[in-house]
Amino acid sequence: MLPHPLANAPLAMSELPKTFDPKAIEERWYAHWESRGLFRPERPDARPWTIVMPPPNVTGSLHIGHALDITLQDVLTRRERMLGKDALWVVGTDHAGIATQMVVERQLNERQQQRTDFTREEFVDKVWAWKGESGGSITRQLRRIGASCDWAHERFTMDERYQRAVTYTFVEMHKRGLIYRDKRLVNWDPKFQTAISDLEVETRDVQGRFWTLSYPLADNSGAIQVATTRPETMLADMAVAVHPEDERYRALIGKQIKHPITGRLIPIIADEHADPELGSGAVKITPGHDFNDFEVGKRAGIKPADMLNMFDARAFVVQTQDGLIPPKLLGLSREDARKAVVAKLEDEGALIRVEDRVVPTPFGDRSGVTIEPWLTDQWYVDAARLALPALQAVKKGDIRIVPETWKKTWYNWLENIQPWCVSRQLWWGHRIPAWYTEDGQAFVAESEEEARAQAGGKPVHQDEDVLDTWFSSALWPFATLGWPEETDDLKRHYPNDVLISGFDILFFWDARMAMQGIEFMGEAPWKTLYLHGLVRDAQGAKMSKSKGNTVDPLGLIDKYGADALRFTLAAMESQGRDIKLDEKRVEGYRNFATKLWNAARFLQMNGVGASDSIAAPAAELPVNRWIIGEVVETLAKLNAAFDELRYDEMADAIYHFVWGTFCDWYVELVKGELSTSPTRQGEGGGDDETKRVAAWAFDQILVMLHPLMPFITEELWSANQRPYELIVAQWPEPQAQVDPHAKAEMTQLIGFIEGIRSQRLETGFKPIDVIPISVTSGADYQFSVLNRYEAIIRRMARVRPAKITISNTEHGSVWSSELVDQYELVEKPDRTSFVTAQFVIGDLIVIAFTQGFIDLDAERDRLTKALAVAEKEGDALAARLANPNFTERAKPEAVEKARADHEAKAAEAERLRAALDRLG
RNA sequence: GGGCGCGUAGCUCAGUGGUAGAGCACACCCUUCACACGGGUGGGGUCGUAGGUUCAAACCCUACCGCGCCCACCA
Repeated sequence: MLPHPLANAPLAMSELPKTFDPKAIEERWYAHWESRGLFRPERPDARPWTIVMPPPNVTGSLHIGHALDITLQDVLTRRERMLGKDALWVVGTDHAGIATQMVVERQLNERQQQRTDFTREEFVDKVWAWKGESGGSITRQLRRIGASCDWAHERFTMDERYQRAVTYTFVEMHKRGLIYRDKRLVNWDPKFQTAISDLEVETRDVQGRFWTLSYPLADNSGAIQVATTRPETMLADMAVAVHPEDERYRALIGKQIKHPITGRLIPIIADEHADPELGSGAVKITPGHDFNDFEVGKRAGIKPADMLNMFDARAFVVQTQDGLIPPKLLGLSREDARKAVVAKLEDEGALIRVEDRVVPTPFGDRSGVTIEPWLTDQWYVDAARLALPALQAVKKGDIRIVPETWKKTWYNWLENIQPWCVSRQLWWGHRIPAWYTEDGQAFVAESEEEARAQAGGKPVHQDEDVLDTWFSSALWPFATLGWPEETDDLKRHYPNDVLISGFDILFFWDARMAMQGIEFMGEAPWKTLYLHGLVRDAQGAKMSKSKGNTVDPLGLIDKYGADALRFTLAAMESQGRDIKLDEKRVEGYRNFATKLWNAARFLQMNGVGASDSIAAPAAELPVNRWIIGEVVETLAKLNAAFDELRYDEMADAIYHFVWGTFCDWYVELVKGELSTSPTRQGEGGGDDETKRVAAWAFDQILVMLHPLMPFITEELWSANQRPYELIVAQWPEPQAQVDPHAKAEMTQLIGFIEGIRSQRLETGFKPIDVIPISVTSGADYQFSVLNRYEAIIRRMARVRPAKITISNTEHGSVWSSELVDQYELVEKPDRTSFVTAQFVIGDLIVIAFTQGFIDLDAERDRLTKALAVAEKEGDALAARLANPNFTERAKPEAVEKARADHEAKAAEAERLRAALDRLG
């Protein structure tokens, strides 16, 4: 479908400034696109295409990782839009529970205030106020890199409508038995004083110690040694475990220990958790403060409600239920308690040994403090039940994961998934829709009225907790489309086509989206899941604020332009690898943008305007037929790269076409055609055709490059009168093919020019001189190519045809040159008096006339080296062809190619030998 | 302990069965009328090591060495 024309678009043809200034155009074009609704033009009949942006933290700011993520998404979105689809890119922000609450609390702290100085409502109001103040900065920054998302339908995970979806989800999952309340150990963050999920815990190795303690038997018949890395938790010990098979302790099972500090009587129990190989083989059991011990305790028949707890929410020591902790230890921090306990044990002679040991220690990923296993009531999602369909979706191919290596990780995590703790003891977030009666009975409902009704009219109060942020963002692919209502958008745009995210949120977000999406929508949220790596600094180190090695994408945009940054990120995005960002690359692609800019200027100066057709224009001249074919090939590469989500190949294809083919060769080759000299004009047709083709080819470049470099391409597009903006132009469909004859002709011409350039430089000719040459071998068609492009060859290779003339002197015959208009086959000169340079270029032997400065030895040397190379390659091929195993077993194409290559090499060697021969 | 990945030109990385590539950097030359953020030319790699499979291996297999990441309760 054709894009809609814009009657009042300010797109008059204008002369391009001499230098390209990204700053001058980026803001202007973004505002233009956005204000005219071009990010999502009305296309009711078009095929839908959908992607959702991972919602950034509403109070966050754009970092280089976002820049990568956004670029990759925008590249796809822009192309799909150009393909005529109803391309929807959902944008919005995340309330980001802990992160946002942290920011606001920190601000309060700066003013000597605390969250708890306020009521919950007051505090939440403050967060909303902060969101209002700073929430726009991330979205402004998204605009700076050119994200063409649908701002008209921007979402926020705490929007009223979104909140309803979250509440509905929770209630519905509870009904389906997918959510339940349970008392068990959670990962407790003593800094934020909230539970967190397994995923939010980072285990790091810490240099710690290993204490061996002596626990006396209650009957004074001896003692048993236990070892621990956390001596302070002994205050809540409830047992000592030994392995049931361990002969050393078999007799002790069932006996009692008199705990050295609390005097608590605890049993020696048998449990396979105790590893006879480790330490003494006996281990102290603290069910309330250790995940293993919790399980051991349960196996020993201790109910979670009866497990001793010795910490408060800040992880300071409090009295256990049995009141046996000595008062002196109460109120101590974990660290102080450890010191006090160890000192006390030492005093009592109960400390046997202390060793250094590396201890894997859990830390909160945001708070950075040590996580404390703590016994609390929390809400859990039965993730295992949700995981199975998500696992299947990938196995069956409903979801295609790119790159594929992540499939295993996906399976592995989902197969071993643990219950997901979704309640958080925070104020900022989606309040859990559960109400309690006075006796603690819970009622889950969408409103207080409903809950009260369920409770038989008894007074109820709502759960104080909020939900894990990821619980709500898991609904993003459908809740943003109006779900749970059956909206048109939902019907059209779910499932989404593709999701692009960093692999760092594969479990946090992607997997949970898949689980929730399948549970509530009946099918996976996206057809393709593309995972990209992290952006690292030029040394490969992870970027972090504390290291100070972060690269500010906005700074790079200021310096080099958004297009250059986008192109860099795309070019460096090869599947499955992290990106080491080097500013030099950005600079290089800024140069590329400038190159394009100047090509446009050149065309403009030569009267090449806009093309009026999407299909390639009819062309007679081989150079034009050739460039059309090159566009066709580039487009094919580009389309293939898009299909395979190979961003590096997209960038590579367009970069080399623009610079290496279009600018370096096509523009140079047609300079003569485009010039307005009367002789050329007189030949009729050529000028107009070349202008048409040049205009068309350049337009194709602008279209093909637009997804990667939207700003400069739109600006250059608008340099000519256009019926619509480039952003809504049609993706190329040249309706043309590669012309093999034109391609062969241009390949020959280019090869000849390169051959001359290279060898004349090696031989020592001055770059400026136009050298007379004669050609002494070659086929007729090659001469016709040389003659057809004589003017071009003269301009680009700085040689011109000459004829050998022979004059006899008393010292023998001497060769000299006489300028002629046409190349023609000349007789091979006699060796005796040959003093000119010889260039062997493929089939051709070219004699370059000099004023006698040729250093014969150097020339002999040069040709000998070239001969050695040709012979070596020829011999290698000959050896292979002589091997019957190769000719019989290899693929016929391979044999054929080897044969042809061998012939060419042998012929080249032959010519070099002849040339050498003439040097004597 | 399990899983994944990486080791190719000075640097950053493509290539994944048929004679080693790109960008940057480097060297030399060029004030050629689009562009010095440019043009031209060139040097540079026994593709981590050792075996194996194959007519043929940087590419497939095995082991090893080095590096990185993820998951996992070893007190």
